[in-house]
Amino acid sequence: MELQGRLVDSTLIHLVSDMNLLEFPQKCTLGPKQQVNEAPPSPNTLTASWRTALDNDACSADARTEHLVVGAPRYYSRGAHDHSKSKRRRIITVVQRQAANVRERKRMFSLNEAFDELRTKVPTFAYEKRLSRIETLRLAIVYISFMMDLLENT
DNA sequence: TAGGCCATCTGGTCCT
DNA sequence: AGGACCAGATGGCCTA
Repeated sequence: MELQGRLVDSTLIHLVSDMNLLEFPQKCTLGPKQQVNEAPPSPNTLTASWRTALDNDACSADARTEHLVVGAPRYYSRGAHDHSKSKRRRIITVVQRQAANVRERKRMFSLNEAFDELRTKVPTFAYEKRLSRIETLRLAIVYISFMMDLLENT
């Protein structure tokens, strides 16, 4: 059991190493990392500032888009430059557009939370910089395939 | 400085 | 009608 565990560990190291060399050669043939993950730019910290904004209402969350903040209810029209293509045009107000933006930010935030959770599940070297989203997905695919092979051969 | 990555905005489409 | 999902566009940040 312990032997198998060590075997898996060493194989995993090779797996991660191979992944880094094969899938991301541009990142691993460049010598020592400049940043050694001392303060990895965790998405949680990156998004912490605007997480609070998410919890607030749409107006404060959209404070960045000053050009949209108006008093009178202006309207967005869909396909304003190409009326012929849109079958059904939905006219939305500035307030509705801002609310949609807030929902979209929340949706992307939950997506990134899922990516963060996935990052904790895939094996990486401790000193390695934070995986990007595409790297996380590709490594997860390889990792799952590896584990399935392992199950079949034991 | 170019390229990669990411956050955000936006409009289209689908679904309830 | 409105929310969820998606993809394209854009701009900022970081690294080689």
